[in-house]
Amino acid sequence: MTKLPLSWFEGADVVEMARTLLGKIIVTEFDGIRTSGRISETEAYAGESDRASHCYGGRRTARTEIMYGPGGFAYVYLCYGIHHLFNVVTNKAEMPQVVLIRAIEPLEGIAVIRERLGKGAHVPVYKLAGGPGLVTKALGIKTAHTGLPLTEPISIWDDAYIPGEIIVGPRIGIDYAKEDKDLPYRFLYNMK
DNA sequence: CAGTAGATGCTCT
DNA sequence: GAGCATCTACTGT
Repeated sequence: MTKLPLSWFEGADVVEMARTLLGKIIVTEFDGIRTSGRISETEAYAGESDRASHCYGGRRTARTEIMYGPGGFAYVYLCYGIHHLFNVVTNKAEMPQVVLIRAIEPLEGIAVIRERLGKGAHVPVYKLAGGPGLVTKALGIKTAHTGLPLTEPISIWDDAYIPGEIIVGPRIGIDYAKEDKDLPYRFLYNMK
């Protein structure tokens, strides 16, 4: 396994980045507690021209500023007042594209993850973190971590894992995005 | 199983 | 003040 260097995240095609991040591993280590999971679902948010993006039309605000920096940083925001959603900033500075991590398959620290999620042993591992709000809860990621480089305490690792069949489809929960709502920017594979 | 209501707080208008 | 890149619990089959 190798930790992806910050330069890796400067790839210019965010849709391809979303596809490529499938199967990679997110590791967090907070207060000496290490948890990790394999990315099983992602979505691409393609910048100022994308009606589903927080920076659509050039909305450059305190919240979205991190997206305008170089790739390799965390963009974490609060959704519905409850859920912390974790995004990977990609591309070079001034190109505000991100990949939302929608699901992981927990690998390390599963006991801790079960405790954080309040889910007992009867829930299979691959069903523990099957949504973007659950990903952050499982890994301990919060909005306070927005702006951190993906080196520590949050990092992303590559290994030899190759997902099976990749399913492509429209993004979830963005009906407000009108003509961009059906773009095939969501990627996932079946876990078993 | 499917469908829906309610929680909850930050961001931008 | 409105609107969310969601999740759970609870209803009814």
